[in-house]
Amino acid sequence: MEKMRLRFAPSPTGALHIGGVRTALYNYLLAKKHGGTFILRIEDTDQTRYVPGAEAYIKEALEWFGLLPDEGPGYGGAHGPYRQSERKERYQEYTAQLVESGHAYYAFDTSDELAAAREKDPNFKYDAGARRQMKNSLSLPEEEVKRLLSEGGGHVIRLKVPENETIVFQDKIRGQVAFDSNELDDKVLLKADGMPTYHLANVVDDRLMEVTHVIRGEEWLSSTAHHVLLYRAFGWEGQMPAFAHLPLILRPDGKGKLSKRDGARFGFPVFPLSWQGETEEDSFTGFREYGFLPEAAINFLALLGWNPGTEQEIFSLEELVEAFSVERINKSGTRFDIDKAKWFNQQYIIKADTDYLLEKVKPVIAAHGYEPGDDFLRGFIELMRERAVTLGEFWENGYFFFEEPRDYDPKMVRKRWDSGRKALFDELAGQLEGLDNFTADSIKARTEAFIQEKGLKFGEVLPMLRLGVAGTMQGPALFEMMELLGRAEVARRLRKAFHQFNELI
RNA sequence: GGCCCGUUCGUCUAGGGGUUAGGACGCAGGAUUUUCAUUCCUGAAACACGGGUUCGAUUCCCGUACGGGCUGCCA
Repeated sequence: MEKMRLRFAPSPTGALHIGGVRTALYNYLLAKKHGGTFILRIEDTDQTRYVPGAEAYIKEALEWFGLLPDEGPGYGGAHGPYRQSERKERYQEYTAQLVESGHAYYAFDTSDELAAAREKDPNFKYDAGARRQMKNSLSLPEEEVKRLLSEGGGHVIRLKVPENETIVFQDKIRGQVAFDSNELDDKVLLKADGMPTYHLANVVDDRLMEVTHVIRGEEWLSSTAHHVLLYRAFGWEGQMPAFAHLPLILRPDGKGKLSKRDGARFGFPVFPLSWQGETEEDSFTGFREYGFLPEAAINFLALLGWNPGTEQEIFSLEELVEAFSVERINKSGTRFDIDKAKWFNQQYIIKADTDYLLEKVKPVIAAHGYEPGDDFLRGFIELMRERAVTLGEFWENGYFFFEEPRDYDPKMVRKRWDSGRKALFDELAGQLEGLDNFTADSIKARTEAFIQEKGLKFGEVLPMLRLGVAGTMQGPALFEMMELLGRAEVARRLRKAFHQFNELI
């Protein structure tokens, strides 16, 4: 079998939405599983929607996830250029060929005329019937066509959809799909500005780039019949790629496909990386900045619409490549479930290699102005990893490793603190400070002995120590936390806390 | 409206003519833990509806309902 070639073909109109990342992932997985090629192609044919920085964003996102293109702008490859804006002449040549062979025609209708037609008939469709009424090279006298063409007043080229045909194609996910050609409109192939539309460009480029499989979102299913017609018109039907239309990723509340505004609406990311648009409305927090590990996000995305048929849930990228198959992609739309995504992230944080996590956590802590040594950070990570669902929570739930507690859980203090015992607790603090070795074991031993000597109960002492050191009842193993913080810091915090406790009750 | 696609616990899903319809997230309860978290155990929770086909349909077929996509000189 020929070598598999798959492409991810986003449009650089802004930040890459998470559904696009999943499409890229599935393309990548299929390509890699069969030793094929993963291509990145930038579909920048709409000059009015071009957004500077979007292409760089797309690349950065793919790289963050580890989905490196084998070919693409900046990645090399023998089928370039990989930006459609740089292939403009080709499309013009190919449409000319189509006009020549009678599969396409010039249309001179202005936007206003088209709008008027749609106004008059809400169901207006530029089909065989309308074709005869409108201004185009099929309805106008030859002279008139020549004149309009030479005047250069602007025209488009449309596909001439044949009448009374059933267009059938096989979708790898949905099976056989059929369309009646009479339902299809004469799609614009080449716009007045000389740029191709998606329909033309994707067909021409997929052929020229020798793409063998097209995995894309379900929103393209309806126009696939047009694409099939184009392959036929070009005489490429034998080399037509296999199609697989992915189920859409739906909003959490089940109303429509997930859109970029949903991130803000629901309070979680729907983009891989943060994006700074021109307005706040157009700016988003990404999975990366939200504190996701790329491996976890990939794992989550992979299972959104695909399953391995086993009960395994945790997959590395390599394992996904191994296990993936188009046959096991689902047909129905998939709700985006942030809780499941967070669970994956938590699992990855728990299992991650400490030094790997160190590199991820370091900037989070540094962002708050602290740059402790790696050994301290490693200890911190070990104590906190089971308590952080996102990287940000290393700070949010463990900030007291770096600075004094902001406050002491007042409810707990009132419940457990006995002001008459301040001297007793100060004595304990002194004993701990005087320990030969300030290790978790010895702190524990000394504390337990103290409790026994004074006839106290664990529940009367331990919560006060925890509160004194961390300010909260939620945190890692007390004695290990104390060891990591160190003798002086612990002694200082305890004395201060015991003093404050008296004022809190 | 027209065309196309879809429909198993709240969510992601497995399964498939005869099953106690399985798992995961979330939720509830419990165990472990000096706290929290982790981990473990338990529980509640689903085949959209109506017709066929069949000895038997959640599974196959047809309708209906519901959901989604497309319907641009956007992708």
